[in-house]
Amino acid sequence: MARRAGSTGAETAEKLRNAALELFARSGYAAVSMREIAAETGVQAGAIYNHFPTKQDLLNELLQVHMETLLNAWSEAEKPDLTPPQALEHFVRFHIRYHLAKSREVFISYMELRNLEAANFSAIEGLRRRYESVPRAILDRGAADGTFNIVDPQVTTMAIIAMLNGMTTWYRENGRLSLDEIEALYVRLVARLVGQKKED
Amino acid sequence: MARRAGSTGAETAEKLRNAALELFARSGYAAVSMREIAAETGVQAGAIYNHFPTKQDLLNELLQVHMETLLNAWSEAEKPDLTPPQALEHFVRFHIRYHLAKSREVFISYMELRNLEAANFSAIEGLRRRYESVPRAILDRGAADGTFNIVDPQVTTMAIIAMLNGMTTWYRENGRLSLDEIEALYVRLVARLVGQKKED
Amino acid sequence: MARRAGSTGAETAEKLRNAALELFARSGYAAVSMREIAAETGVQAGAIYNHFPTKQDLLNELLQVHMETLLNAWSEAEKPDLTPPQALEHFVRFHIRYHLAKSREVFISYMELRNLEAANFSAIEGLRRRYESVPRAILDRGAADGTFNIVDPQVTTMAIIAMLNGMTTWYRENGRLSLDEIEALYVRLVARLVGQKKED
Amino acid sequence: MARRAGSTGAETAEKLRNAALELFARSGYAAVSMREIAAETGVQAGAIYNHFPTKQDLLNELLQVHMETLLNAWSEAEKPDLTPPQALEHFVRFHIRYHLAKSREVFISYMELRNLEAANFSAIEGLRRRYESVPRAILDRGAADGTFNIVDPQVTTMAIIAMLNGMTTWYRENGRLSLDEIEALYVRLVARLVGQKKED
DNA sequence: AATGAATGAGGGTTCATTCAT
DNA sequence: TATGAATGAACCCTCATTCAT
Repeated sequence: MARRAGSTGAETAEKLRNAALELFARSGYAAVSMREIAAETGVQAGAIYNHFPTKQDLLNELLQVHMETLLNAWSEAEKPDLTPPQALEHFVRFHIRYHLAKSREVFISYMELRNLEAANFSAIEGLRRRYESVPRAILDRGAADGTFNIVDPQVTTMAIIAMLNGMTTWYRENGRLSLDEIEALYVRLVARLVGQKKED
Repeated sequence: MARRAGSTGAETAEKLRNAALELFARSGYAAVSMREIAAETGVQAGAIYNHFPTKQDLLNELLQVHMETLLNAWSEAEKPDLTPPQALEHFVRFHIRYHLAKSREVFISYMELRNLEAANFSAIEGLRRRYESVPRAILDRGAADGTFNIVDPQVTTMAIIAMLNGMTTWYRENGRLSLDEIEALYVRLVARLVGQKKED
Repeated sequence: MARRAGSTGAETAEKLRNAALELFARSGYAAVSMREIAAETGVQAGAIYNHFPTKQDLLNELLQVHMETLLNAWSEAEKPDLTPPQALEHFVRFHIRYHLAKSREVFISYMELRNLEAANFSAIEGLRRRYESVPRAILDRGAADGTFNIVDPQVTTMAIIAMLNGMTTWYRENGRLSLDEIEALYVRLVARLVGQKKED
Repeated sequence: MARRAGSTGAETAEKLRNAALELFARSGYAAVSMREIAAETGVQAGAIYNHFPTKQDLLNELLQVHMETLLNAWSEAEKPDLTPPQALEHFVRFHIRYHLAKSREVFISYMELRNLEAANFSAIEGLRRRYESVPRAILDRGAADGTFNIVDPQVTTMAIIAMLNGMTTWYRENGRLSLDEIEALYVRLVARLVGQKKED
């Protein structure tokens, strides 16, 4: 049979992306078969190839789009006139909210990097470094104007990001702490890491 | 052909464990075949089953042994009479040294958890929680005696562990910082996270 | 999108025939996909089915048309009043020129016979036998009037055709011998095969 | 299940070679699936890969072994002291007998050449040229000593081989002519092609 | 007459696992 | 304890063909 009435290519591609995202996040890229993705989407496995040339391309597109969306979101959220402490708080809140909203994308963007072919890997790595340069720049500004007392800017940047990302592994929607409370906690922890003079 | 002269069962099992560890860390459990593990070890795939009942058991044993070894290593390293700041520094140094020495084990113990069957998963989770209770207890002691000013003990514990583990993703043997310098840096960062009164 | 301006059905069908001919000759019927034929032609695979009901029909039409064109060409080229030696020379020259001009058609008409369904196969076989009856009739005439000394008319007929067709496997446009020289050589070889009294 | 009692690797490989030979000859390499070959042999498709790394290797081995066996067979059959006419007759009889006995190998060695990967193709081509140099050398000897009157040695060589091979397409075990009669006929036809002085 | 999306079958190949030897 | 041959299922992907648009 051919195309079912009422379905369009863009719709199917989006359903496939969603199914792949969910399944890759749950079971891992290597453990998910094209048939599973197809079954989740209600099409035959072969039909996936009308939308994505290979399984690798499907993964790559998910990661690529995620990283670009993240960078675009920050571009829009960024407020250039904030003081370093304000900017850092702004970044922490942005990062937490964004990463919890896109927890599956974030998860696979860390877990499945090694399953990317070399060229795709490099591209994602480049985008990731661009994102990591955001907090780094804030730290450098705060170090320069004396509002921060930084132990080592590179290590501190990585420490902040690792600490923030760690939250995605234990956060539960109806856990002990609300999202607002978590944000507030991490804002304070990050302020401590950078040796911020006054905690406010 | 039968057993080659000079090889014993225990030796082969150990070579298999090493090969699996290396390959799982590099490519991921699901992406590694029994044939690859065998080839790395110089035996046929079928021979693996003389030492491990299934691929799952091979993964499970690696993780189980890793967690138990970690806990045993801490039992030996632990010094019960230290003050909370001293204890925390001791723990941080232990954790960094141990995790860098066993970076592949640590890596798969985070990455491959989801590939464990339910029962195996629970066992590992239990061991992990026991290990995480170590820093948590130190934090609680320091909070109780006023040497720490903790934001939220649970979140801070997770933050510390996430921060420390993050290092394994960027540490390189001949990088900018020596292991000693890294330890010292993380000791200071952790001291800040727990609101330690005097830094050292 | 619909039909592109400037293309008609007949044009597309002809482009498809050409692409299929080229690809079948190069890679073989079974190894060529409808998508490849379509791609070579600049249309989608589905569009082929507006012109040919199935892949089998596409092959069959190529072979059918080839055999009919060959027979028609001979009908026009035939000169009924020649003596057997003249007629044989005429046939050899016709055969060589025609088969080199249509080398791809000739090639697949031998190679892909087995990929024809039974009914199609029989039809082609019948046409081929009609063509093979042409030299056979000349041989019989020459045997009857004593200008040829034939070893075995059936075997000699097949030998002549096999010998002539063999040339298509090694002929190169800019090889050692020109087409005229090759023709002349084969005329002499065939004359020998039929025991022609005087060579020319 | 594992190996069936009483079966050895060499046996299975031989059965696979036979099945592949038969199926490739009947339907063509591209049209035959590994599953068909396996079914014919009574094993699972996957088991083929214990004996041949790829389908291409299976084809290549068949052709390679065929050409080498052919050359070896000629090495043993060759009689260096014959006069050119005797040597040519000896070669024709050898060629016909060998090619009818191995008609499937011969058939695929012509039909499936284009399905060989470049390196494999070159190897087979080299062996084929070595075989074709056998009649060529006889022709040259006969031309030198005046027992043959050759039109063009290269073209005549190819003509002889094409003529002889053509027989495999129409020969039937219980046809009009016995193998001995066919041999005798072709000996005479070849003698004519080389312009042999006396036909006997 | 063409597109693009779909089907259902099947392609070559690899998998974890088993077992006679 | 190891080999090598086997199974049966599954892998990613391509196939000829169909059909709503």
